[in-house]
Amino acid sequence: MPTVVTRFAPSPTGYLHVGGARTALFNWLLAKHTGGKFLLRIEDTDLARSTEDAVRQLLEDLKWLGLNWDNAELVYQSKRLDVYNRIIDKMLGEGKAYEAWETNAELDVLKEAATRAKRAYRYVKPNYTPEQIEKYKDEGRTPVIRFAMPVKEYKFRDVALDKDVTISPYEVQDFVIRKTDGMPTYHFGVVVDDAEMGVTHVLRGFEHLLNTMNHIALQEALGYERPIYAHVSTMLNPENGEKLSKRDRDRRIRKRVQDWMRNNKKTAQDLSAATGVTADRLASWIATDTMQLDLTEQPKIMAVVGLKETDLPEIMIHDFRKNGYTPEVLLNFLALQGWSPGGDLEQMTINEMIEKFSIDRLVSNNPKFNREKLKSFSTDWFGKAPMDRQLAAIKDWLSVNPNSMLNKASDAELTHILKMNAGFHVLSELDEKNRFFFVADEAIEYDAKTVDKVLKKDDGQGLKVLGEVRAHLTEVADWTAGKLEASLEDFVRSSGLVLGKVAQPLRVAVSGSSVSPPIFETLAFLGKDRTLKRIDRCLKVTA
RNA sequence: GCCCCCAUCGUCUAGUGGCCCAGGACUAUCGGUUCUCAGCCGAUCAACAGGGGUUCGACUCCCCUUGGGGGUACCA
Repeated sequence: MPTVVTRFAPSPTGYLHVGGARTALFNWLLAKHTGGKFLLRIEDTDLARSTEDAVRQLLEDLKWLGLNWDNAELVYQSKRLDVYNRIIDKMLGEGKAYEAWETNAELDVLKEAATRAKRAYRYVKPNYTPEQIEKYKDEGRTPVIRFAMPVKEYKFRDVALDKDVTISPYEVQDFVIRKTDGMPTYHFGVVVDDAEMGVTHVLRGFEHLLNTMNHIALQEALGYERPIYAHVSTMLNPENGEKLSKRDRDRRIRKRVQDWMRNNKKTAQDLSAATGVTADRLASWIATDTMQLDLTEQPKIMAVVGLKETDLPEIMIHDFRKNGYTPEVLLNFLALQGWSPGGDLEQMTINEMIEKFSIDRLVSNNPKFNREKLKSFSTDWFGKAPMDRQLAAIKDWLSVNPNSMLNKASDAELTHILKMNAGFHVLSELDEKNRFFFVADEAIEYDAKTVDKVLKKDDGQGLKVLGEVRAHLTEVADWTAGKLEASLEDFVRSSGLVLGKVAQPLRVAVSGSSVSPPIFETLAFLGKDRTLKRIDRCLKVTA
């Protein structure tokens, strides 16, 4: 049996999308499972959208996921124009392709006419007279090259769907293979490059199902072998049942903005004043579902309406990384979106996934992306992962979250944080819950509601306890979690209180809020001096 | 409009004609553990879209209806 060769062929438009990552994963798993090769090719034929920066971001995400590719030299389609042109010239000579002179505007008119007549539009090759062609040239037109696609029924076996897919001759049309800017179209580049790279299996998104007809027609015309095709399901947004899209993040913000305006009787002008984004731009953004703000505008608006980064749905792999997921968790979860190993097995290591993967267990249903379950996988994973792996994970997280207070922590402190917060879901949660350790003692902000509830209620019962326990704590010589626990239990016994009545005032005093890691560990981590300092300041500030 | 694909608990899925009055996971609900938030432990709720066939027997095979998704570019 020949070696399996798969590939991932994204077009570089920025950070990697989850959908793309899943496609890459399936191709990678198939290659690993069979001992084959997984190749990476950059489809940068859309000059308007492809940038070097986008390629950089794409590779960064792929590397972060650990989906390493086997071709030492990356294949860029934009660098292979001579290859494509040689083949196109030959096709032209053999009458398998031809020049077409219509402008986009002219084609649009034809399409509209077809729509009005309730017919499907289909390109028909015009019979240009020599005079017409002369005229077009004089106008400065450049022709596209179209493939003269033989009119017949096309059929291929889809191994994911496990059925034959066909199109009738009626749907065949001469599609463009070279654009006026001289670049090949997607269809042409894919077919030529897959053949030249020896790709044996094409696993790609379902939206390519009909494209495959064009591709097999081209393969026949060019004498290429046909690879095995598998089209995988589309991951859906659980909120609207549509394809997961970058726009979903804007939608979440937009909804919040609308609520904010309604509840606070605010207008786009108010928001403009608060953010510096022009009112016109905001107004049209609020009114249109499809419009997207740019990455500098988003945070400003989110700050005003009270949204955090972690409130937005993650769409790009980079979003998941920034919110504190690990590649292991993400890959495991992604594999289950459109594939199942069978039986009750869900949580797997990468190696288990490689071992179990097979095309015929691909699921054809379109899954709705369930972030709750992903989060639960993450919790479980951190509960089992070795500490050195967790430490590496949090350091990676900090590298993409330079503003986090936890950047001040040493490796030993990070390890300590990881341990005393056992049971956390994702790394970003650690930042929220532990940042107070790294804030200056005199900068702790006390949440008013919490102070009322824990310290001032019942005639300042909490404050009274805080004063007493402070005195008790000065006596503790060996400031460790164990000794603190013993000492505080001692205090609880002698004062006739329950631990909660002591722990909560302490917690508020040192953290400013009613949430922190376990109290003994928290105090131990903080150290005696800083603990007492914070208690004193709390007594003073809140009294 | 036309073409294609899909259809089991709210969600992801197991199930390849009798093993299924349908199993697991997430969520939800209830209880337990606990110094907070989590977590953890135990229990409970919850599905074969509808209608026709085929068969001794259909969640499983076929057809129709309905519902959902996708495609219909000089974007990939």
